[in-house]
Amino acid sequence: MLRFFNTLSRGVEEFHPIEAGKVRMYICGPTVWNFAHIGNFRTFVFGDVLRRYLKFKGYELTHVFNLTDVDDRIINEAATRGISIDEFTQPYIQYFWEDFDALGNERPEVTPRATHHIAEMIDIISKLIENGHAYESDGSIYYRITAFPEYGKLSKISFEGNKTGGSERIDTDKYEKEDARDFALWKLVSDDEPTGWDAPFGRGRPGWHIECSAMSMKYLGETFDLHAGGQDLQFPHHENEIAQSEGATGKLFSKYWIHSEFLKIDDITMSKSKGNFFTFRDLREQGYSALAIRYLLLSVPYRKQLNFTFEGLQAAESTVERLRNFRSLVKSARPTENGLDAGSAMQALKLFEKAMDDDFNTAAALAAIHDLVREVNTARASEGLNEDGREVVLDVITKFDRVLGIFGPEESELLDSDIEALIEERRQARNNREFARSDEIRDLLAEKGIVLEDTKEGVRWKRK
RNA sequence: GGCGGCGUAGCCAAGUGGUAAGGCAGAGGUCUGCAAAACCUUUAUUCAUCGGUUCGAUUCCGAUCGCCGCCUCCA
Repeated sequence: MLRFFNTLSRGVEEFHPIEAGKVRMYICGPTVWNFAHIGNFRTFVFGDVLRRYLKFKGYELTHVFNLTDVDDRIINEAATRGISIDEFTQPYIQYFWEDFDALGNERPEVTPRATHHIAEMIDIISKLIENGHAYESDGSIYYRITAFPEYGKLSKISFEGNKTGGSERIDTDKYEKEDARDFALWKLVSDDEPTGWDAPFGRGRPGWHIECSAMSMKYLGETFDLHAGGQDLQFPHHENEIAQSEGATGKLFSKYWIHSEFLKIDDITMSKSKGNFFTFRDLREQGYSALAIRYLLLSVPYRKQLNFTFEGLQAAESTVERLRNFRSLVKSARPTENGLDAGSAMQALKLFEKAMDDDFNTAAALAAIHDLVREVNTARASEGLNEDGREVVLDVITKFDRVLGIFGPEESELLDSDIEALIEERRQARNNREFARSDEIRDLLAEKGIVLEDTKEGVRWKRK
């Protein structure tokens, strides 16, 4: 039984989708104004594992993952460069999907862009104006928070208490808002500004939060099962999404809310505004593998902050290599009569599922995999694996990886014929104890990126 | 000021009221013509500190110290 922490209730709950066997889920995607950094990708990789695990559990899934391709930064940058916002965001959208794919993420069913859903946003805003949840002021439209008594139910932020601290930046004189907490749904734009859309209530551009209400409800319905995103979005973004959506429909917006914690670097939150970030590309250029990056991001459960270090990334690199070796070694293992049977693998799969069922405990799930690896390796060195055992181990690895995606693609089973010939020639040279020739061939292959390993069961090779 | 989280071996990290998973690194070993690789074994009487509850606490309660986050654009 899958259980996880629901931000709405601040407790771990059993997961029961609204419609049995089907899950409708929305995850907030990136704002495409720059390269996404690995902090962003922590959330997206977790979202991918969430997606894959729901499928693993047998749910039929509709997963919507949006791209925010309009906001102040984008508008300003595009204006500075004298290009349209589409021209500005287009390359970043492409880079984003390249990185997203390279990290082994599955593409969600629906990946809508905000600028393609302006009409839907205008619809919701019109409804909110009609039913008194929104009002016009100075040409812009604002959400009326006093009209939504449940405001704050997600973030549990109390507006009764005195909010001194940093909140004085809400400049109540600057906007003609009824209440300092009210937020913009539609911002008035003058005719000479390049980015704007016509609406019944005037030319303008959408506020930040309305896009997610529009895109989620369009593809998932007014009420859906699960909404996820980075924990920083909890307030105000998700709180406002609830206010807008439930204010417009009068129905529950999302039944469950999941928030993933931040990634830190040297114990400080990694963020664009702080300038202390690495993009996926930065790390790839330094020679780290996508698999290791993915492993590192999953090695800490999603609700705990993850402190990024290169030491940790290097450790992940070693671990992933061990896992890949393991799969390859099991594949090439010759079954034995009295070898290890399928029991260990079945047990490992159970433990894996138990860990994932427990609020997506990826750390514990990985431990289940490592336990199996050691057990099977030990058996391999002595009594071996029997036919059934070997098959089930391979099958279980495939199941693990359907969820986590950390084993990566398999080494090609087929060698180029000339490489194959060289390996055979070296084998014969070694049999004849012509070690000079055999070493020569080994070096030759090494130059081509083929690493040979002499094992009990013959020559094993892999690409470097 | 309000709200929330965290502190487990050199590093990352799971976990439970009944006596510490797993990974990396280190050390030892197996295998090998050599090597590389691979694989195995091993590494916390102890879970920030101090009290309390309990037969028993790392796990519950309180206090203290330290770190982080949100309340403001950010995954």
